[in-house]
Amino acid sequence: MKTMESQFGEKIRALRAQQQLYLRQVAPWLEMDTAQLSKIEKGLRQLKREQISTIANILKADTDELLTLWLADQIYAVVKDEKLANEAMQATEEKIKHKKTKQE
Amino acid sequence: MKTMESQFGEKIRALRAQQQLYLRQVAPWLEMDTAQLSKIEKGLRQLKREQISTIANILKADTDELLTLWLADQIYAVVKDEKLANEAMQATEEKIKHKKTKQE
DNA sequence: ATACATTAGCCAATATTTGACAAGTCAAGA
DNA sequence: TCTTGACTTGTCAAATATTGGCTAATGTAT
Repeated sequence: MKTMESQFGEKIRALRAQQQLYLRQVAPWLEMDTAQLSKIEKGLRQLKREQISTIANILKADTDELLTLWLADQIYAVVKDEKLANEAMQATEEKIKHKKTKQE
Repeated sequence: MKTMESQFGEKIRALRAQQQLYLRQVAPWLEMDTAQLSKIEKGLRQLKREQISTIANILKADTDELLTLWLADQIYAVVKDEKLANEAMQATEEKIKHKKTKQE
């Protein structure tokens, strides 16, 4: 099976180990089974965006930190294998900057 | 209709104007109708990744430049409305850097 | 061998995106 | 005003992609 790396997945696995919890102790709170959570930790599935704060609470972690990693995974899915990844991110940053400027 | 901005779309529209071509003169090369191409230019649809070099040729533009904008649109779709957008891109850049390092 | 944590594989269910078409707006010109 | 042509919008079925739930498998410790 192709195992794609996931910063988010690695982090929640580490946090879960830190809290000494088993998959079966965490999965129910997210309304899924252990197989699914296992896949999320391995980056084979994505946690739903709105479940991030839930898992942050369970694992006593910072929601923003987890959200950042989750977003990074989504971006990575787009740009991995792209030689122009950095240029594209640069262009995106510019766009965000302009958006913010317009809002003011 | 919600009109989402698209750097790629705006660019190809500008290029098409520059070449003085109508939608109906471009769309067939991409095997689509004018309605679809119109939506792509307005960011309501995404051109397929593998069609980028085709349209670059039609519009006598640089494939890499268009690909960069296309990727930027994909990234933007992920991070728009996210207050942690910049942090996430930062994290992604780090990850890419590590990947490259490992390859060497 | 048993127990338990985790993982892999499968496939139906769900969600998202696309393709194709019809109808619409708008502007220029007869 | 009527027509034509460029472009746009809306709709909806079809195609794709993703997820959820289940079962069986793997690995490890007792």
